[in-house]
Amino acid sequence: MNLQQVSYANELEPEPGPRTLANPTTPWNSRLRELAKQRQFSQALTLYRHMLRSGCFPNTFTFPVALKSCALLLFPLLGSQLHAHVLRSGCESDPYIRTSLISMYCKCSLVHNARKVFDEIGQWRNFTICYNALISGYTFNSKIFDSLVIFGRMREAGLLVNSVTMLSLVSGCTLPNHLGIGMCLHGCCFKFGLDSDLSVANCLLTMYVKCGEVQRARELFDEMTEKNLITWNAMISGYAQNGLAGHVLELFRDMKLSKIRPDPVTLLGVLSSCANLGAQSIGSEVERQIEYCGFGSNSFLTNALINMYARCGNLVKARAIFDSMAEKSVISWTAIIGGYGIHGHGEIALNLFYEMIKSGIRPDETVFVTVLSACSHAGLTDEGLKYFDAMEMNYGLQPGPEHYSCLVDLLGRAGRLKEAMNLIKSMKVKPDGAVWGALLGACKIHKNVELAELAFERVIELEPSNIGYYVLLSNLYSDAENLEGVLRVRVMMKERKLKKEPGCSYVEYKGKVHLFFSGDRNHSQTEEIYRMLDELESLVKEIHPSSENEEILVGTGVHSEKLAIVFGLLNTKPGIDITVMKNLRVCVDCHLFIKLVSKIVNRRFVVRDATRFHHFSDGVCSCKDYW
DNA sequence: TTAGGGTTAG
Repeated sequence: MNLQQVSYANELEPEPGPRTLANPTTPWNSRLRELAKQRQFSQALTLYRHMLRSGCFPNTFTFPVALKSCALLLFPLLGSQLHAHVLRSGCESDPYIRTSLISMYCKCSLVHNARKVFDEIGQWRNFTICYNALISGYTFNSKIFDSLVIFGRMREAGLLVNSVTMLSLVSGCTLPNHLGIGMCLHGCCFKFGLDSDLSVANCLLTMYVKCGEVQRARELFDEMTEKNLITWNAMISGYAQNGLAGHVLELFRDMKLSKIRPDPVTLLGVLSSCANLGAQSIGSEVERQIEYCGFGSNSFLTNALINMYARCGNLVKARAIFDSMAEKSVISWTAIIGGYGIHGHGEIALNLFYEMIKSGIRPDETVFVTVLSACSHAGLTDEGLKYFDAMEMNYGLQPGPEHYSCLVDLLGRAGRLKEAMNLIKSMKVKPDGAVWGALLGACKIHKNVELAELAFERVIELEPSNIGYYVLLSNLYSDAENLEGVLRVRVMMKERKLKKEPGCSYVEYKGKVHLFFSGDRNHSQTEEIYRMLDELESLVKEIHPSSENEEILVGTGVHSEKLAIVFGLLNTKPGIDITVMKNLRVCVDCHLFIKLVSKIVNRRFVVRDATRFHHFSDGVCSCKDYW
């Protein structure tokens, strides 16, 4: 219970007052409804208090608004008092008030009280709205099975099932293991003829997205003859949350063609995809659209813009937007700290964290993940350990597996494998795939086959289809010239039907994306590119004889990042930075190649891979942790 | 009683 609620509760204690005929209820009720419509719920409750004090008696039109205000402000104590007022007023037999009471108790997580109200309904229980309120309440409290039981009773009683019933049920299927229930409910919607109801169809679409079935969601989306803004948003954010950024941009284009105007929710999904793809030109277009539509003050969008610019390599712009924000939330700080972190500016990231604390913002678990990863990218091992300890000691935050995986990564990269292993053993929470994966990555860097085998065994128990770990171990065996090991991993991959996602690199040039795969010969400048690459490779080999046995599982083709780098060299003037995006991680071989080329041709390269930015110039890379 | 949302390593 919060302080505000205590003050309300105390002030409500002696009410309701004596009923006077001189003070009619209707004008009070109209004002109450108006406030609720404007979502000014605390003001509505204040008005309710004044109403009682002035001797006006609440009626069946008063309680639903007051109860809804308590539900949305999470004031259970006040809600219980209102329940008492309802009983005193003799309105308890009104099914709408019963419904409001059930909903209020459920929103305040007092499901038992809600159930009591429901069970006491007696002669009034044959109302669909009461069943709907309880079903929705169970769903709200993640009790999908209880919802289904009530739904069953409702069917037995022969009550009318309407779209709200289905919305309340379907919205409870939010996890992949709910897919079966979700599909049955889809069948029910069809049976009751409710699947053509737009809100139900939108809810089903969201259910498929949340259960990880994006393809099914898309099929439903395509089948829908009527679509509204919510339909488009559900599909766009569904793709965005599942990392299908390319699909998001495609769908956004279709949406514009269908003349539906985007709202802030749409633009958020689009911006997060621009951030993932490094599509700065589309991101800037969205920024102009935000201004044009008057969404400039939406802090969700501003935070997304900071993230987008930082991830597209434009830290200056990201910082300018951050600095211009009047109110910076912990999320704004996380976005900018993370931005500096992925660019390898660990010290700036830590200074920003310090500034955040100074400005009175309480850090949360997420900001610590970005701080620890910033330390990791910048090779600031001891600082990272310090912040990890501070998390619990100074701020009372329990580290989760995501913090441990950062720390294992940090220690592992510094070669402190034993400490990393001991840290995992000391964990209070169960280590997840990322924790063992970080250890496996560290073993690869420091060529520790024995520990790698242990980490691999654990990690594939937890994430059997994550191809990256198989490649990592296979490459480690290959480094150690353990061909039997390489073969064993290959057989495992074949048995489990795992195929590596093809690596690709791309460059945005003159408004067009130039995409390259490994060994690609489809680009119009292929001849020139390969000729120049040959020349560069001979120059590089003169300075540094590089190893060629990386990524053996991919084959021996020319890596995509090399093609993209050379494309940039051929098409841009000296003095201009060449920016390349890669979907996976840059391999060691290419990392070295680009480093040396930057010295030979005296150019600066910026490469963004799956985890961070690499800034190459004069034979050096900005990241301190690349092996 | 009712569907869509920002920050997170590898």
